[in-house]
Amino acid sequence: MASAAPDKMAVSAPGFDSAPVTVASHAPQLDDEDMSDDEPLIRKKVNGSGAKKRIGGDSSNSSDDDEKPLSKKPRVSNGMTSKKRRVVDSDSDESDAGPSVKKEPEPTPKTNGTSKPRSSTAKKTAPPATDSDLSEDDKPLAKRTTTNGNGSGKANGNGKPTSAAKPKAKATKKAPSSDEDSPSLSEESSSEDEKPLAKRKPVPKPRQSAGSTTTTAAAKKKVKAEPESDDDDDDVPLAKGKAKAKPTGKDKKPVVKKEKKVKEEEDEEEKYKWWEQEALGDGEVKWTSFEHNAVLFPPPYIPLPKNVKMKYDGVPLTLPPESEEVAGFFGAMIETDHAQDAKFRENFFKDFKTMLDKYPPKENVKVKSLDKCDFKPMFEHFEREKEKKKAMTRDEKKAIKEAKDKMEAPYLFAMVDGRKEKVGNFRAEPPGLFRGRGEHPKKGTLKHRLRPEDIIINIGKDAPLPQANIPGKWKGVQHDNTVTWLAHWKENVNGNAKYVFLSAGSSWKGQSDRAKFEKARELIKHVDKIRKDYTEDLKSKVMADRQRATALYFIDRLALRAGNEKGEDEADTVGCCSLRFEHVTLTPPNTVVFDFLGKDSMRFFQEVQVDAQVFKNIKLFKAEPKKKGDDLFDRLTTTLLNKHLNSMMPGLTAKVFRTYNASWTFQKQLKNTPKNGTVAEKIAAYNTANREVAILCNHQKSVSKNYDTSKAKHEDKIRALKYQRMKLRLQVFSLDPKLKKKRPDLAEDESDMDEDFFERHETDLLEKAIDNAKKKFEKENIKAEEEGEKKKDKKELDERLKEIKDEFKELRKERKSKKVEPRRGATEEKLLEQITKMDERIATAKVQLEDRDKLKDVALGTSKVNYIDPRITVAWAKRYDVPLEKLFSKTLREKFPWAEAEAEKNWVF
DNA sequence: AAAGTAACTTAGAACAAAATAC
DNA sequence: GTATTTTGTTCTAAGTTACTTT
Repeated sequence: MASAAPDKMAVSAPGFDSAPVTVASHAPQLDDEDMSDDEPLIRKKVNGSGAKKRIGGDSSNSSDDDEKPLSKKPRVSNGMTSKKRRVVDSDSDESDAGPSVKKEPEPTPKTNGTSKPRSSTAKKTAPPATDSDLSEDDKPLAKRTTTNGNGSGKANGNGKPTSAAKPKAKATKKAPSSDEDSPSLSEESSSEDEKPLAKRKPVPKPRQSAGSTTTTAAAKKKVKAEPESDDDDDDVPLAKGKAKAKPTGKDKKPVVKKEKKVKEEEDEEEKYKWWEQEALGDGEVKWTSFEHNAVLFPPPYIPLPKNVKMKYDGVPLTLPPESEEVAGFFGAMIETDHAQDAKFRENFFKDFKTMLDKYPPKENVKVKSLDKCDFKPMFEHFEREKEKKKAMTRDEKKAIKEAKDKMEAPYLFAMVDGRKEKVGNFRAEPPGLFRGRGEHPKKGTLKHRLRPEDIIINIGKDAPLPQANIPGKWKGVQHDNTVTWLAHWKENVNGNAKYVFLSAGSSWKGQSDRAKFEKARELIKHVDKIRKDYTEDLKSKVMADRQRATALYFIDRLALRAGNEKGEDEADTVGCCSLRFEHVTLTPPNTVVFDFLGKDSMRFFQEVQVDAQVFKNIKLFKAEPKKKGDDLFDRLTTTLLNKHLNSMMPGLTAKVFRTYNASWTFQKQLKNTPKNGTVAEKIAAYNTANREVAILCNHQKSVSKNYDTSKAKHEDKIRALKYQRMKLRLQVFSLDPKLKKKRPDLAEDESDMDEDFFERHETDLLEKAIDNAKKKFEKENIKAEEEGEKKKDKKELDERLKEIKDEFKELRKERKSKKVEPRRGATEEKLLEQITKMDERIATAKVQLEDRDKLKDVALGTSKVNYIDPRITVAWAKRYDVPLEKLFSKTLREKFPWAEAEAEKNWVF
């Protein structure tokens, strides 16, 4: 049982403190100078040079591009394809703009258009590594400049540029040792604290019912289900196959539970501190008693009011509920990009027609073309409903909420060995149209409504069998205590399994999450050797080893994912091992350009300087017989790679590198925290570090649709401040002309201002002033009336307005003459002070604008939730005295209670 | 070995709520 | 206040990995 991991504790971070350099080698690299760069210039666009682009574009390079027939699974081409992802390069600014062309048509990373033969047959074509190339030196380590664009696949049909391809290059450089200062880490302590102190040793807390452990692990492999007698029982073949024996130590449980429950109820506290216990291993027994209510099904479909009908070719159709519901799925989406997408429409329509055949409209109309379908009436109805809902009174809303909470209450928690644990996704997924990401071949397909007959539940043998909230019997009931899911089903669109698990804050999830980070820390101890080995293997005479080494190099330096093979029925995305010929381009002397779609069809686009040997290897891997569509690493699979990794360190797999590099980088970046800054400044430093990690992991988000507008608005706001500053400045000069000489800095005109803006701004101000005056006047009148006084004459208002207008005329005049009369009460001193204040405001606004820009397409959340060891954050917060709640939202704190408990301020990853 | 199964982690979009701007 | 923007949460798709079956 559990005992498993003795070692996991104490990891020391080699070289961390000392770090200087070593670091360099550890982290993925940030080139020289670290931080800093954030500055204005942000992205150093390295690539402007044009080199990059060659990607798909000029086929020239590849000589042959025709598809390669041979590949093994000739992915059928779906003709279209090309459409998508346009990367428009929004503002040209980005790099690419440069030379020739931006990526206009589509950068199409994926050559996909046509078919992509991703074949495995292709594998094997490669020649053995001839030694030819081995050079000896390896040198510089890669320095990467990255570019990266996002152009993610989201391309909405409409030509909106959703995203431009923008390289966000970041280059951080690091000064050699500089780290010294690291504030922190108190030196030494570190070593020790490595182990999070206390805790680490599991204080064997009486795990309650002991049962668990006691239960023999024997059960180990599945316990299978037996037909629960109660109600139905036919539980299908229960879990298919496996018959397991079950150990369950059940007996005692009931008792325990009861007591526990009571306690719990009283004071919520008493939270179970699982991290103080011994961790449990993989296929081991996870529970002894397990109670829950499985899933909550959505309410049945409620037909639309009779007057709401879709039209076909102008004719309203009366649809039976079954087909009406499907029509409604699409109807609700007509304003989204999905509804414009050809593939989505095609798939939807196919399923819709099938539905109509079975449940035809009363009108006896044959629906043959989606273009003739008009879902607008449905759409509008939904919109009205939304409005109605919004307009409900507070009480109505509250009543609804209460009803909902009541309905959900039984599903919120599960009892695990007597402990109350929060369930994650207990809702059965509602029917709808499948929204696959990127060019998913199945997008738009109808996802069926689930029934109990679709669901298999996993629950304690002695637990009461849950009764579904809609009629029906479970597909199966099993009692496998080696797994943690509550329920699962197979989804009809892709045939994928879906599971209901406990929430992220549960002990099961917490334990494995912590184990994940411990494993990543374990890697610290082995990474030097691993790097040395793969660097050596880059020159191996064995092709398979050479490829593996090269892949590992990318995984380590670029944080690529493993990259399993994918099927025909999925979007064509790749990871390291599945990179194909066309995803990597070489630019001598040592630059490699990556351009491919990764998980979720997010574009990975980077120019990287690599070791000479790596460059040579890629050239070799792309050599002759190989062509577009072939695997770059034809002798490598994720299985092989992971097997090798596992031999270097137990439990090591490709994904561990991402975790390790992300956390390591984060910790390192945090050293830039200003020791004496304000809390806001520290948080900014924290976010900057977070951002570096997000960029490393290529975590992107789509740029919000109103980003441009919003940005322009902010820019105007800054200009408005500058306008005020100008007025102040000119006033001082009127007071003291000599200042012009004395303060040349004040003599300069504000940047970024032009006549156009002045006009606009002044007009704006005028309008606002008029508006305010009117409002004020009205208000005063109302008040006067209330107090029985006489209303003021309209004339008064007119006069006031006139005054305002005159003032503005004055403004204009001042602007033309560049002379501003000091306003009453103005003194040189006061004005100068105001200018200083204004400068600050302007600077702040600018920084804010830049920050926003830097984050517009970067998603920080993913790395925070999944990759960065939360203990780094906790320790940092303690060290810099920043309240943790400013860094972790409520759910994150619930997810990481263990980190809060075990990381002291000197804790290091 | 390749294909398929199972279980669990990671991911961005969509939606909801809270914070700010107006 | 109300509208808008930002932040946080939910949802479920899309990965990884180990294991099993063919």
